[in-house]
Amino acid sequence: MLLELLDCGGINCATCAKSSGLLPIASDERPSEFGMINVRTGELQSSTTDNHFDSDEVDKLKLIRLRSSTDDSGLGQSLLTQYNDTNRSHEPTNREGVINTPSALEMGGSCYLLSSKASNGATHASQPDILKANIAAKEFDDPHARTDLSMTIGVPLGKSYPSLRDHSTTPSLSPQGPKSRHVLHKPPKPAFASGFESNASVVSQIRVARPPAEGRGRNQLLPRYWPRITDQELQQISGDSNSTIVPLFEKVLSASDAGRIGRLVLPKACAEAYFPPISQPEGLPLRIQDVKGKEWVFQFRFWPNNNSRMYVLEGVTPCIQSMQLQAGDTVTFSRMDPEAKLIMGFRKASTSMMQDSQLAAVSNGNHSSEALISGGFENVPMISGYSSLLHSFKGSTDPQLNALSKHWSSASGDISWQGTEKHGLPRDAFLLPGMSAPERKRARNIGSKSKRLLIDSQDALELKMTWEELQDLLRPPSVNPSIVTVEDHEFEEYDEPPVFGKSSIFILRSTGGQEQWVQCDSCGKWRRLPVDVLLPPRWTCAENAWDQSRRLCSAPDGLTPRDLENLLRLTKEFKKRKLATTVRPALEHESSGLDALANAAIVGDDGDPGTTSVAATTKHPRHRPGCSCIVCIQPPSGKGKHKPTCNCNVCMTVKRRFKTLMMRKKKRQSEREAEIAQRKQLWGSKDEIEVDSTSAHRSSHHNPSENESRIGNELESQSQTTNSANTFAETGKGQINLNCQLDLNCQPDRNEDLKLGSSQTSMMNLLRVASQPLETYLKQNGLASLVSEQQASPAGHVQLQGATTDNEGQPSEDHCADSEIQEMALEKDDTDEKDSTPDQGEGDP
DNA sequence: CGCGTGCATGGCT
DNA sequence: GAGCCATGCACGC
Repeated sequence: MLLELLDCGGINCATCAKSSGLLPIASDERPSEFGMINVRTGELQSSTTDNHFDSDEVDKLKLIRLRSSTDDSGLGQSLLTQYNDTNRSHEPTNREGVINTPSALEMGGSCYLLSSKASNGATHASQPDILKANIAAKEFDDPHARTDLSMTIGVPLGKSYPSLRDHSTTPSLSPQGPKSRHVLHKPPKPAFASGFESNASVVSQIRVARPPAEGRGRNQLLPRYWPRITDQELQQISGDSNSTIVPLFEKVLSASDAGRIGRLVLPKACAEAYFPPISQPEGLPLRIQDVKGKEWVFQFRFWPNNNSRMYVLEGVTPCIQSMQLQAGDTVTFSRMDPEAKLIMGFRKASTSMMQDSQLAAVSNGNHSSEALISGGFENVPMISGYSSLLHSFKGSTDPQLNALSKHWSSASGDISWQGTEKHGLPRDAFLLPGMSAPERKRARNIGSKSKRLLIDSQDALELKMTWEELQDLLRPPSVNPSIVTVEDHEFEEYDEPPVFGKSSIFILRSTGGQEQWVQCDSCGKWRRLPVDVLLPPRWTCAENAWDQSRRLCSAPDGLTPRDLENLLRLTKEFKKRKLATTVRPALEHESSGLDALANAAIVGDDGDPGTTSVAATTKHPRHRPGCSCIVCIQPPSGKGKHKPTCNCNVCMTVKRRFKTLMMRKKKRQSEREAEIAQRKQLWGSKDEIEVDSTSAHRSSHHNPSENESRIGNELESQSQTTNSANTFAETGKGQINLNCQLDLNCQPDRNEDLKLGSSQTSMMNLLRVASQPLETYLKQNGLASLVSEQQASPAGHVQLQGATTDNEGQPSEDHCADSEIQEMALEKDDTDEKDSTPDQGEGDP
């Protein structure tokens, strides 16, 4: 059905939207993208004109989330209600702020709304498009026929998305600058408004929840299970095939579904409507084909449950893994007629920056299992989270995807909903003898519609991490900010909103070389770029100015599927570990999988610790050229040695701290001596020279005799390359932990440790140590590398030899570990996947 | 102890 | 209030 845009002359501005009942609506997946819906009629509309909003208006934009598509009222009413509610409360849903991120959107629900309370004359649309939509107005008359609308228009996210809150002093996270500096954004100027350009992909990106195909109990299916297929998909799916794809239902994966148990709970009504009837709890093996043509067999069964049934698909883990799905992602079930073959598609939640495929169709190709799981992505364009399916299909040279379209019979929403009545089809088409499948674990909670879905602290942290990751993607406006200081916090205030850059992967080679890998938004292939390249939100091979041979999408992928798999996996592992590190801050002593990774990276493939330095990392991905933090100013690994006379920042810092330490000790020593002398005067001298350095504020478990013995073994213990480092870190006493001292990544608490440790050290020993030249001390303590051979290592990560397994949570290493992990990912193949996988490393003591 | 299975429970619609 | 379903959990291997 064609919906004509109402001619109100101003429907594209929210002012008019209010008066005309039109609301701009943004997609759940494409928050920046913009459309309109007529809340009175439910008609879906949009415009392709620029300057929908003027600056003042934009400033008042709020993000509003629709409750869900399951409102009891029709969508129009729902929208209207939400709109009114929103007008009463100006609290933006997105409290985080400056930019509404996919994360935030993911947390909510299915449909988002942008509205505005602008009251001035906004620039109106000139001539709106007429959209094709698969919505019949009459559906809104039917309370059971609600349509979950979301519209996407191909607008680059960062370009168009407004500041969602007032430009108050509330800081946002900043990827750059000092910690106390925050980024603010002034009200978007017309530069923003002009971002509302839309394009020809308007039509095909409308995502519509469609009433399900015929089936038993179709009317009872909750709308949230209705398959949502974008009009874009439908339009793109042209086909001369005899096959017809009939979307059946879809389900957002719960943590349980995506978890290790491998059981996907099926909505009862859907299972009974579209899957073969089963009478025994054991059920039947069900053959389901995925989007890449791979056939899976799941056990379709049920459990008796309160006089009812609970249907599940068992053994879905491999499939879910292969699709890289997790909780919050959506799986779709369709039927290919006339074969009556069950098809399982998926739609990723939008936060998956790494790869966000959105495929709902299937090919008839036959991929091997291995190709699917490990190498399957070689041939499947990985559609960036912000690139459209349209683009992906258009740009794809993949015969698989082309094949996909053949099976879709509908264009412009004319899908055959009536389709073939399933029950008239041979159900055996799905059936197969059962088979088992291995599992891997993965589970993550998602946003909350219920208590169970509330993110716990872990997940909140993960969300936080996601936010932090997002910061990496923020591209500051080109114009220099004005700096405003508010309560000792510096804020960078920009006239323009930031934009999202495209995510990429940074890799550190054992040779010291750093690379950045980015995925083409068009073909999905990975290209290598210099590390300092800032990526725009969308990037294609054509923009590859650094490698002429790979400026075309037809050029082979720069990453082998294996590389990619390793990278993605290890990146995820790293993320997990980073999270764990955050949860268990600096007091973590056991050697973790991260240690194993780091150590493996340290050792390098050839096992020569020298070639790949301890801290082969210099500039971590978060930092950009020009960053002057301690990490980034370190000399690159392997570049030159630090001479004793070196005056570089790192060496100076080391020396300065050492001197400070020694001065402090000497001062204490003199104080002690004075005190001792005083005591002798008072009580006649009975005290020994050996002084308990304990003072009121010192560790209560200090034991002088123990100290002595420890000190006696100090050099020996420090030169060990075993887990004594753990003890070393744990006790923090009896030894001067230069590891802390030398870790220049500015961990104040480590300095505290240092004080504590040193204060508990025998005075004699202190005297002895303090009297030594720095170089002597370092050498005696196994730190000769710092003086002479170090040098392959940036001092920020110089570690005691015996401390290479000392993790301590090491937030300071996180940045580096990232690269190290990724380095490993690429070099793992070279080592023939020996034993350094994170999982294996995790269990290592 | 870890894992898979078969429910059982209880929050939510 | 009934039913759904996400998840917990006991039990057995």
